[in-house]
Amino acid sequence: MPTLSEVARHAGVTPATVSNVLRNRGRVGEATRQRVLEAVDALGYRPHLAARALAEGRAPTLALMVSSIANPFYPEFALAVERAARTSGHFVIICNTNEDPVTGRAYLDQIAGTLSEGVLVTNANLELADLHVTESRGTPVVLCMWERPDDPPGLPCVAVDFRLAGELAGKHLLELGHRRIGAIVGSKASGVHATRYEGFVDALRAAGVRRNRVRHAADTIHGGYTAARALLEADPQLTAIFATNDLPALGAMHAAADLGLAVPGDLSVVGITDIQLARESRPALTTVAVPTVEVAGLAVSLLRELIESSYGQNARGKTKVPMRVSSAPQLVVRASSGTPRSR
Amino acid sequence: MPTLSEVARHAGVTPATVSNVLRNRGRVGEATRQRVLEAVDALGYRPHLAARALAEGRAPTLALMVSSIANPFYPEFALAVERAARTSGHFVIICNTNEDPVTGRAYLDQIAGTLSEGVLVTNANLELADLHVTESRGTPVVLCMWERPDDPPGLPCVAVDFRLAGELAGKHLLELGHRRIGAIVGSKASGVHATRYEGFVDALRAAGVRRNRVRHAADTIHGGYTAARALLEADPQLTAIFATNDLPALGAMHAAADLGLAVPGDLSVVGITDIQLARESRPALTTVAVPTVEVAGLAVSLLRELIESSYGQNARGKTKVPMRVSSAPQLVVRASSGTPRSR
DNA sequence: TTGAAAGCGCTAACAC
DNA sequence: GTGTTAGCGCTTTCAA
Repeated sequence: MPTLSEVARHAGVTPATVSNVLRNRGRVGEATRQRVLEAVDALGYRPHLAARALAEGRAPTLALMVSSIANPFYPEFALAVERAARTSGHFVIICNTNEDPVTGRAYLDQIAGTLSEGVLVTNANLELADLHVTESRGTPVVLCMWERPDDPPGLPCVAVDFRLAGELAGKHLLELGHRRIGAIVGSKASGVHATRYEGFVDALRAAGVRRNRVRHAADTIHGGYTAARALLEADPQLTAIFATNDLPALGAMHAAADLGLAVPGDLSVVGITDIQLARESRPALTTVAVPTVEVAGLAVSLLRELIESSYGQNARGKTKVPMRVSSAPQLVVRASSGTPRSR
Repeated sequence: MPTLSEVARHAGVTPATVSNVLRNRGRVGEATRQRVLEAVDALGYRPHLAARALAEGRAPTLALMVSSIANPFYPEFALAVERAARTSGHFVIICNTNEDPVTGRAYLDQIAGTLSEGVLVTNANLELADLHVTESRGTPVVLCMWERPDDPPGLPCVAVDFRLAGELAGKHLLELGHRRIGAIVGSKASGVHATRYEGFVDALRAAGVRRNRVRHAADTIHGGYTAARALLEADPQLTAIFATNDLPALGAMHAAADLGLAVPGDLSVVGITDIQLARESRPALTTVAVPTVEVAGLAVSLLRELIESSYGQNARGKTKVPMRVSSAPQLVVRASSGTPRSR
């Protein structure tokens, strides 16, 4: 691979000039500019990103921490993040923690600040403490899907009103006339879905519905399947199931199928997120859509701001911890929910 | 972030010694070794990956080119690649080409050789010519899912016998008694699925079945859905549909559902790959499994070898272009295929 | 066993 | 406008 100096020699100028041409810095004569450009593609020169990073004191990538890329939500989100990141010339390194805090920390330790100049975190089972460490070492961190706009995490974040999401799901079911509704709450361990469930319960309570069955489940189709069967076994009179995420909701539909229950005839199902699969399931899933692309955009631009200001003189400005709030989740009614019929 | 020299100063030695300790190179006295190690974690030192890359003349990442991370096969594959890559200390940068050769080339130009020391390519709609260019510039490239073990692409690759996969699918359907079988062939543009279809046709031919309907489709659920409807409309007597990939197969099942056809009672459906969703659909999809994890492992280790030897003195050894062949695809019978019943 | 010195490819002051 | 000079943080001969 040709280097800057080789290009310079070829063009009969110094490396500095080539650098200036390539990044439109400093004044360069039109003639030399041409000569340099010719040399560049005569030699097929491409800048060495690692060298540039070292010289600039910054890195060309952003790290995206995800708990499991096998969960289809994350690829969707990652795609949106990548698109946003490319607009500022950043590459994205996707770091799979596999729900393991140790792996997560290892990634942070190795990448943050040396390969990546910023870190985006989804529900990656990372300890907030670890994130604070990276941040205190100078690498900005943004939490991407904070669930409670009203309860900041102490780190920069993009929040989504997930309580509202749960509430909308609950209201929808109530309006259809459901009263015996089961709930599947995901991600028990980290407790991230608690807020969604709260919103749901609030809706029921407001409608005077007091009792409802709950089951925790892994955030997978299978988890939802198992939970739904348990729910339906405990109370065969259930006419609807609400899940705090789409994957378990999809699992609930499978459970219904296996039990010979028609959806939505015998059982309505509602999820949260609106992943691609929700549109593609049969019947298509009614869900509360989260503005994924918007969140990705907000997260990247917030991270970018933090990065820029971290290089600025006011790096120790230590103002308030910023938070962006996405637009509100929205109910998307599809075919999996309907009026209850007695069985 | 503390640097090597700061650690050195702190430990009362020179940078060279610290480096030696950290990488177990050269002889270092046990006493100093201890002192260095203490200094390292007293200061929370972490090596600067970009600096190291520059000094070593190699990069810490591998690039994985994929056409669309939204297609659930790729995250699964990426996960396996990432796991394999971590064993050699590599990070993985996932490069989404979005089926666009220009984007693909842009990624290659920027990353290959400067951020990544090797490139893994799945069906990313990249021109082979572009790949040859990167390779000729010194960055090893491995094609990950070559479809024809008997017809090498001229680049290092991991091949899977996809002709056999198609054949197995065809045979399975024939053995169940199907004779009127429709086929959905994906990725028309790149023609990558032609081999799979050939295998399928060979199976039919061997059984004396001459005619069969075909439809091309995008490699998505929706693509399969549309194609299946067209197929079924053209020939309502079809008792089975074979798709060259799981996603379109899933789409075919949806089409059946919408047309009021029971799967597998009225229509059997078979795919190829065995992605996670194949197990999770209702009914679960019969498919020919491709050894994804194995392929990822083979690809990464082949790439690693190429990288090592590219740094060796025999870099211009120019022996034969290596190819690895994965173990054979295997039929996985699930619930979407069964004996045809007349309608 | 440890230190000194050069250099990886690039950028950024500053001088000419 | 263009060249000179350091130097980013690390590795790696080669001396001591």
